[in-house]
Amino acid sequence: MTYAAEAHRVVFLIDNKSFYASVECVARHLNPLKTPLVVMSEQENTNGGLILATSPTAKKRYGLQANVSRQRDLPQDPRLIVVPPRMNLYIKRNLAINAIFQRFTAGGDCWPYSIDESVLDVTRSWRLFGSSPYAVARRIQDTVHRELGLYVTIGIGENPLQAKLALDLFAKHTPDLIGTLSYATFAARIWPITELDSIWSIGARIARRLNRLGVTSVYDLAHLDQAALKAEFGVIGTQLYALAWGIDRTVLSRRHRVKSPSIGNSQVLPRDYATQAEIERVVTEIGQQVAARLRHHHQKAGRVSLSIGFSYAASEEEKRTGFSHSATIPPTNQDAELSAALVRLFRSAWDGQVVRNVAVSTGHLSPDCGEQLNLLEPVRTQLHRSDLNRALDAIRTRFGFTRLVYATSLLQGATAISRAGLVGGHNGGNAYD
DNA sequence: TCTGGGGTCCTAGGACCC
DNA sequence: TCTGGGGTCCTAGGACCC
Repeated sequence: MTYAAEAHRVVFLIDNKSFYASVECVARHLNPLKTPLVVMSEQENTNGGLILATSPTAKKRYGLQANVSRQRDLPQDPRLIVVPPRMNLYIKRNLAINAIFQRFTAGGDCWPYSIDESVLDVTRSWRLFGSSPYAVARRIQDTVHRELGLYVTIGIGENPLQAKLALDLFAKHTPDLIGTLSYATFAARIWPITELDSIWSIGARIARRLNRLGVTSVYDLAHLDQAALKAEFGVIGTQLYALAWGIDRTVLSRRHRVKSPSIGNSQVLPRDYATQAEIERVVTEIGQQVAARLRHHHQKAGRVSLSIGFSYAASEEEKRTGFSHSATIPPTNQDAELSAALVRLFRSAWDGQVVRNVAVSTGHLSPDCGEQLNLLEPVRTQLHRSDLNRALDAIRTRFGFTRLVYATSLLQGATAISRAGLVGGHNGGNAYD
């Protein structure tokens, strides 16, 4: 194996240390590294509280590991600060952080990966800001800390994969919060790793299958017969092989096109739902929510999918945990059309099982430019429907979602009103400081 | 891991076409 | 209709990420 053909770029993968918890500390004029604080979401369906973030001190002082996710696992200690999430504030801070990153990169070289991670390709720009990539990383850390009070962790690599592994495996565990990987150091630092699922893109399932093939370390993976890997995993096998050798030919400025974009919403219900009317009420409400999001993004969906999760009792009885069905539809972003398609899907597959989880997803998206009329309804009816949805959006944008709701949302089992202020299922909080 | 939520990509089998 | 072959699209399910 030779790396002669590989591009040697300078890539940073930057993540915010305990992001939500740190933002909350700063908002309270507390030191994010020295304050024991957790962010806990307490919704009706979180079964007593879901921990979204834990500050480093809270982890250390109370021995909380990353997988502590429930309120019941928290120690009873008044010194531990427990606060509700403010998702809108975190989104705002994320935008501010990325605005800082933009200053250090050329156009198209900064790519937000999630609410608290971004990838920066500084190959073309790092020399403007310091004597070495490491020095530039320090400078970015200082800038973010000075301007926002937050601490960022940085993985440095010669491609995005190396930067990601450097971040996950090294940067998070060093005092300077910076980790580095290169083609030259990759084998020495990565091959000894035996916890395969600690490596990005390898989950518990793939780790187990690799174990069955006799792979106990990344070294083994790198030296497994490529054909065998391909036979076992298909293209994932090829990917795993590249992973084991630290190869990733992604170039950030060449924007990759998402193959199958989708827009959807889901919810775990606050209790078991047994009656058809109640379940369909929620299916309809989520359909309306997704339709509104499609309109907001100026998209129409040509495909809609409904996933239903049974209650645990029903799952055991059925020997399956639920079902998922989809249908191709004439492209739409109208409440009534989307909801009707979802209810049809539901009725075609539901057989009386008690339900706990409802998920709606839409795909085959196309730009919403103009109205495609169908031949089956009067033109006037179709135009009215579209006007109605537009008016609905305008009123809600101006006065808030709950100022105008469908009457069915007032019936038993409906969840739209109680979830109106949520962002990603958690409290949006106040967007203003 | 007895229910958080929003995404993307891959696979396998079946339908259908020429 | 006792076995053609190559290709595309559809669908449900699985896996992974933050």
